[in-house]
Amino acid sequence: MPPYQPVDPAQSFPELEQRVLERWRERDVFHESIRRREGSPPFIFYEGPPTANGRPGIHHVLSRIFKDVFPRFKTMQGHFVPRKGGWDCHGLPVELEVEKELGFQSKDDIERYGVAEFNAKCRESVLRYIDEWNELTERIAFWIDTDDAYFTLSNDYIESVWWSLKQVWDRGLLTEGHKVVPYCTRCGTALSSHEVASGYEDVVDPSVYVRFPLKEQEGVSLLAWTTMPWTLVPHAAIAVDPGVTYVRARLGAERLIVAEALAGRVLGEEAEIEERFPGSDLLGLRYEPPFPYISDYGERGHTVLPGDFVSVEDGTGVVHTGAAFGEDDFRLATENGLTIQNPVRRDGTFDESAGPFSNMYVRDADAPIVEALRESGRLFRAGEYEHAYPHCWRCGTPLIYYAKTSWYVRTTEVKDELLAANESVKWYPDHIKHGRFGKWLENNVDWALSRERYWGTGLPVWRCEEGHVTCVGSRAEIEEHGGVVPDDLHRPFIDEVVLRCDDCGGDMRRVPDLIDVWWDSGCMPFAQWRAPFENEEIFEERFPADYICEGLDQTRGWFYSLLAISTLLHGRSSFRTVLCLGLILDAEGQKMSKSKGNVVVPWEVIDVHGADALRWYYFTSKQPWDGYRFSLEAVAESVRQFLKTLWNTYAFFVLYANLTDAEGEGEPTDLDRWIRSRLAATVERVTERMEDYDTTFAGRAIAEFVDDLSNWYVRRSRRRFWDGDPAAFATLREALLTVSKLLAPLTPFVTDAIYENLDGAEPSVHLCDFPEPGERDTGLEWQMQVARDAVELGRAARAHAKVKVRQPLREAVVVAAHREREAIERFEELVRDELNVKSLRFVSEADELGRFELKPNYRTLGPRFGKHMPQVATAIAALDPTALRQGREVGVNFDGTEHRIGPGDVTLVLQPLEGYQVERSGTHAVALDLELDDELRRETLAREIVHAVQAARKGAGLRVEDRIALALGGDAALMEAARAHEEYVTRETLAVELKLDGSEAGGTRTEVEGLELVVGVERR
RNA sequence: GGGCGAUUAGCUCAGUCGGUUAGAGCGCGUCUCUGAUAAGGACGAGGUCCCUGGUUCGAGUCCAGGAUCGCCCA
Repeated sequence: MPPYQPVDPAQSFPELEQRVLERWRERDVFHESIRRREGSPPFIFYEGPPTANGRPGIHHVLSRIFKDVFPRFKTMQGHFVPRKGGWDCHGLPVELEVEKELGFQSKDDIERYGVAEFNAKCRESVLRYIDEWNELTERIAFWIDTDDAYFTLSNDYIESVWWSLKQVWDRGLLTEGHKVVPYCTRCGTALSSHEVASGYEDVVDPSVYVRFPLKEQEGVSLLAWTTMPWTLVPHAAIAVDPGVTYVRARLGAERLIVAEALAGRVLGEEAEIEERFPGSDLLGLRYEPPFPYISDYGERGHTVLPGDFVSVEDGTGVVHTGAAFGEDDFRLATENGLTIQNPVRRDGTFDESAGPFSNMYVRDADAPIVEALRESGRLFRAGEYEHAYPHCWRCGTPLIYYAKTSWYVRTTEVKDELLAANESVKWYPDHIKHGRFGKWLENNVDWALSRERYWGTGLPVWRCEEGHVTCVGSRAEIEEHGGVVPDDLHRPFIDEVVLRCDDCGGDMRRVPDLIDVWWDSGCMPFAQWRAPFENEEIFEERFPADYICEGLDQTRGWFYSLLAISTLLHGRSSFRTVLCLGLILDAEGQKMSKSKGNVVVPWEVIDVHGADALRWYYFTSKQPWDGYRFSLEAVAESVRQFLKTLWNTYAFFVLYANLTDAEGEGEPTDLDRWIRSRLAATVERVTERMEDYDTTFAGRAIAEFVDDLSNWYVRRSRRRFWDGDPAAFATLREALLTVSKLLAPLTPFVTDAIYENLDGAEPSVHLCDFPEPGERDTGLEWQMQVARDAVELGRAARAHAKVKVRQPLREAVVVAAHREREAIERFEELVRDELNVKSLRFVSEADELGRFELKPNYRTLGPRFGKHMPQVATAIAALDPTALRQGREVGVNFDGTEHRIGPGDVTLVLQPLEGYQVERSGTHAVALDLELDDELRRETLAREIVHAVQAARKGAGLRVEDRIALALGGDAALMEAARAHEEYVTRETLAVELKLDGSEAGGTRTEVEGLELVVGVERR
C-alpha cells in the first residue's frame, strides 16, 4: 500500500479548489481532455452567448454549470466534445449602457455625438466585464474554450449573418411591410414579438368610457371604452360585432348603446333597457368623434364598422379604433379603405395636427385629454385599470403599437417546417415541447427584423432612387456591385458603401436598419466558424448540436432564433436536446433584483462554501427547471450532508492506509461483496440518469451510496481497517475511486483531489473513462437489507426497553421465515455486534412472540376481483395462515365459487402478544432477552471504562495510533470489571501498561453508571 | 382573458403502473452510539397530500371545475 498524502479532515473546500485549479492550469487538463478524444464520436455542444457588459450573477452560474456537466460526462464516456465559447456583442442593452454613461436621453443625442464615436464606445463597453466572466467561468469549473470564442461583432461573424439573410432573401422571405409593430418611443425602434414577450409589467392605466353621439339620433350615444385616452385624438372608427346583441338603454336623460352582456356591469342597475338589436343594425351609423383635430379618414371614417376582434368580455362591446395604433385597428382600417393617419412622431410626441395636444408625449397627454372630454361632456366615466402591459425589455418605456414600415422574415411561410423541426427535439422538461414552445410556434407571426438603431449587424439591403432593391450576402458581393468593403462592417462605415444598381445603373444606398440581435445569436451554428465562407466542413461535422442549455426565458429568445434560422436555412433543428433552467428566487421566494438588495453575488457563495458545493446544490436539490429558492444555508447543507461525508470517508481511508503495510487484494468478505454490488448498482443508475440529462437523481443515487459506504460499510469494517485487512482497504479504495469518477462531472474539484491522491495514474480524474458497472449480486443486496432491517428492529426494541447499547444482552429472538432467516444468518455476526447480544435465536413459528395475520395484497388481487375486493379481503382475513406461510395455495369461497389464493396474494403481518419487548415490521420481528447477570453487568462496566479511556485519549490530543500507559482507579466494582476484561480494555485503548492500583494520582475523575472512575493516560 | 407549470410535515423536497400505515433531509424534543466524521442511530411531536365534485372495489396519483402562486402570451 503506497503512502498517501495526509488528509486534513477539516479541509477548507475553497482552498482545496484553488489548488486543483492550479494543477489543471499546469497540466492543461481541459484541452488535454478534448485532445485525447479527437477522432472519437463527437458530442456537440453550442454555447448560447452571454453579453459581457454586465457582471455575472448567480443565475449565470446555474446555466454555466449545466452547460458544463453533460459535456464532461460525455467526454468521460469517450466522446469528442469541442467547446467553443462565444459572446453576444450587439444590441440595445449595450447601447443603453453607453447612453447611460454619456447621459443621453434620445437618439438625437447619439446623432449629435457621432455614430462612429458612439459605436466605438459600444465596442469598448460590450466586453467590459469579460475578465470577471472568464475568471468566474474558470472558478466554477465551466470548461469552455474562451481563447477560441466567437464574437458576434466580428466582421467574419457579420458576414455569415449576411449570408443567412441573403439565403432568406433568395427564397423571397425577407420583405418590407407596412404593419403595426410594438414600438419603443425612447429607443426609437420596433421590437420583435419575442422581445415584447420579455417586457410585460403590471401597470395602472386610465380607464375611460366615452360617449360617441350618433348624428342621426338625438340624445343617443355609443359608449366605448379605452385604457389609452391618447388614441382618442386620432380616433378613426367604431367597431362592433354584428352577431352580438346590443341594447339601447335609458340612463337619466340620455340613451346609451352597449353590448347586452356588458350593460349591467357598465351602466349599473338604474339603466332601463329600451331596445335589443343585433350589432349589424349599428353598421354604417355616423357619429361625432371625440376630437375634431384629425378628420380625414376617408368615406367610412367615423362610422360604425364590423370587427371580428370585438370582445364582450370587458369594455362595452363597442370598440374605439385608431387606424395606426394597434394590429386590429390597422387591419380594420385597411379592410375598410380608411385613410391611415398617424399624428405621432417617432419619439412618441403628437405632431402639430393634434391641436392643443401637439408636441406632448402621448402618455403625458392622457390626463389633459380626459379633462377635455369631461369639459365637452363626452366623458361617461373615468377610473383606473390594472393590467399587464408590454414595456421595452431594456429601458422600461411603455411600448405603443404603431403602424410603420419594417423588414420582416416571413417565418409564417415555414410554420409547418418549424413545427416539424420541433418534433425532432428532446425537451427537458418535456412539457415545453408541445406546451409553451409548441403553442408559440403554432401562433407564429412574421419576424420583425429591423431595428432603427446604431450598434448591430446592418441589414444588408441596398436601394436605389428608382426603388430597385438588392440584398448582399458577403463582402465579395459588395465588390461585385461596385462597392468598396470598409474595414469595419458596422455603422456608419457600412452606410457609406454605395453600390451600382444592376437594373438602372444608379447609386444604391443601404436601408438604415439594423437587424434584431436575436438573429445574430441564432446564426451561431455556422457564423461561429465563418461558414460557409470557410470551415464549412467543421460546420457540417458539428451541426446540429446534441445539447444546448439556457434559462426558460430563452424559449422565445435563443431557442426560437436557433430553430427558426436553421429551419429556414437547413430545413431542420440546430439542436437535438435542450435543457431549460428555471428562475432563481431568494430564500423568501422573492425575485432577485438590485432594487430589493437581495441579489446574491456568486463570489460570496464560492469563497465561503466552494464551487463544488454550489454545483452540488444546483444539481441535486431539485429538478432544475422548477426554479430555485436560493439560500446560503441550503448550499452549506450540501457541504455538511454530502461533501463532508465523502471527504471524511476518504480521510479515514488515508489515515488508516498510511498506518498499515497491508498489500494485495486479500480475501473479500460478504460486506466487501455487498458494497461492491451496491457500487455496481450505483454506476448503472448514475449512467442511466446522466444519459437522460438528469443530474438530480444521478446525484441522489451517489449520495445514497456514499451514505451506505460511510455509515454502514466503513462503520462495520473499522476493526478490519485497524487490523490491516487488505481486502477492506482494496474495497474502500475501489469504492472511493469509482465514486470520484462517477461524481467528477458534478463536483470536479473534490473528486480530482481524491483521485490524485488515491490513484493519480492520469494527470486528472477528468481524463479517465466513466466507470463501467461491475457484477451485481442482487440477492446479497437484498439479504443485507434484511439484516439491516433486523438491526433496526433490535435497536428500536432497546430504545423502548431503555436498555442502552453498551449493555450486552444474552439473546435476541429473531422471527424470520426461510429466506429472511438465511439472510440474517449470513450476517449473524454483524447483527449480534450491532445489537450487542451474545447470540441470536431464530424462531420460525412466531407463536411465542405473537401471531400472524393475513392482509390481502391489493396490487395482485385488485385487478383479479375488481369490485368484489371487500368480500375477498374479509375472506382472506379469516384464513389460517399456516398453509400460505408454507408456500401453498389455498381456496377461498365466496359468491358460491372457489378461488385460488397464492402466497403472493397476501402479506403476513405479525401481531405481537402483550408483554413482550418486540419490534416488528411485516414478517420480521426482533425481541430481546432483557435479563441481566453479574457477568453481563461486569462486561458493561468494562465497556464503560473503555469508553471513558477513549474520551480521555481524545481529550489529551493523542493520535489514533499512539500507545499509552493506562492507570485506572476508583470504585471496586469497576476495578473488578477491568481486571476481568483486562485483555479487552488494554487492546481497545492501545495500553501497553495497565495499573489497577486504585491510585488517585494525576487522573481524570469521572463517573460511570453512578460509580467513581479515575483515568490516567500517558503516551508511550 | 388565454396557454404552460406548480401547490405533499415548520422549511427544502421525494412519492414508480392507481393498491389500502404518504416518505427523506433540515429544524424541534427525548435518548443513544462513537478513536474517521461539527457525523451516525433510535424514538417522538409535526399532514385537510390546496378545495369541490367525479371515475374506481380502491385516488396524493386519473378526469372536470375552482382557488392561490409563478412564468408566458393577449
